[in-house]
Amino acid sequence: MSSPKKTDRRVKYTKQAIRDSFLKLLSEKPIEKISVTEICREAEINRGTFYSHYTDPYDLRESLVKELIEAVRARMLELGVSTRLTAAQMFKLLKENQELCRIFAGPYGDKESMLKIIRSNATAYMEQESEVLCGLSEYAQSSVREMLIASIASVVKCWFDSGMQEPAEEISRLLDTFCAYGLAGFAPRQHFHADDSE
Amino acid sequence: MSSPKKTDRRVKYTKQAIRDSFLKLLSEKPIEKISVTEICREAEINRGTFYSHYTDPYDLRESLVKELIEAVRARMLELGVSTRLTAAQMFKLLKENQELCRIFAGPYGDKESMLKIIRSNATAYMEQESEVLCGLSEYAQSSVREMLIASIASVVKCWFDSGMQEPAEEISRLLDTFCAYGLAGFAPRQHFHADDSE
DNA sequence: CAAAATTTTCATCACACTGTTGATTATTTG
DNA sequence: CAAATAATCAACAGTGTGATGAAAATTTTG
Repeated sequence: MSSPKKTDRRVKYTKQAIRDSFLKLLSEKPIEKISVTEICREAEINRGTFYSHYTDPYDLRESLVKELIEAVRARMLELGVSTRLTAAQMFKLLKENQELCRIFAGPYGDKESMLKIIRSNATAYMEQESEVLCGLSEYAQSSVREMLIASIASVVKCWFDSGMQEPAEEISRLLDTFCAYGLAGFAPRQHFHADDSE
Repeated sequence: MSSPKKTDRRVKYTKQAIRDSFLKLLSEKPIEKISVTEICREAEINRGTFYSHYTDPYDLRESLVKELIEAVRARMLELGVSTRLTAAQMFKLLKENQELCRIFAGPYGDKESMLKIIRSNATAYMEQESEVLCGLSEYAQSSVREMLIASIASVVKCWFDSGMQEPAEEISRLLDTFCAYGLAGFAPRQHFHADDSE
């Protein structure tokens, strides 16, 4: 949709160079310390060329996030998970894009981007929940939905931070349990009573 | 602790001017578009003065976040909620600092700062949960803890976004229910079965 | 296949922002 | 009130920014 004809070879090369340079810098320091000049020095292109593609480093990052979202969505369609996406499936899709994910989830990535990526794919994951929530007020519904999304993003961030050692199934079980049953889901076997009084 | 003797009147005035100017700008645009020059023009002080207090706008924001954390913590001690903090109490404390919170939770605030604020006070809130989690692996424990914190931050953000209309008790019930029982906590009365198969 | 048309890349320029330094002015203390 | 201390400011050199029009590469067309 955005660019069905990326004919020009130069553009492809230039964009790749910018991308590589930017990701290298972004793994070293926060985006606010990265100047356009720096990106271009590293990429060995003229600064003007950068500006003909992006307005600033933030715009560039935005575009990479979109790219990642697109990539994940495309894979989803490929795999035919159109209706219901399991957490495990989602994690595997993200893992396929480690390079970008690691940076966006890392110390110099931002949670906002991470959330955008999660949110874009969380819809499918959360479809099942709507029936549970339909009894609540509009406000409560969106609050709960946001808590779910935040929980997903949080688990994913932990996962990336730890180098994605743990198997996707393990992590997705944690997430599913928490989302479905909260802390009670982790209680050994004892029954929790809903007593709120101190 | 940080400054028990803020004797000089000028400093107080200058810092207030910087703070006001910055917050005004931050409610209009993201921090990455805010220059030191701009802050000083608005605050009618010399740029050098800014640099004698902060290194850059990010440092300034950091300092405001710390200030907010301190304020909330101080109020906590005042109220004597040293051991267990209810969600409702926490929300009320945040509401007491609307001015800052609204900006940090708003469109140009960042989730990271919000999380820092929540995290700093979530310890007390979460003390109760540690017994539930102690059976899990280190990794699972921290994952779940992060999900809890993310949920709290998420609810708070929703709350601020909607202008803090809803009473703190309402919101805290949502949060408590979700954290304790997950989505199952919102199911009308029907029993959810832990069937994971599609 | 070559010349025109199109698109991308680059050198240069004027201007804004940065961070520092040392002089100037205000505040506190004895 | 005067000396000591601390904060504020004016000015400077260096760097990054964003725009413009020329040069170069690619694609299109006859």
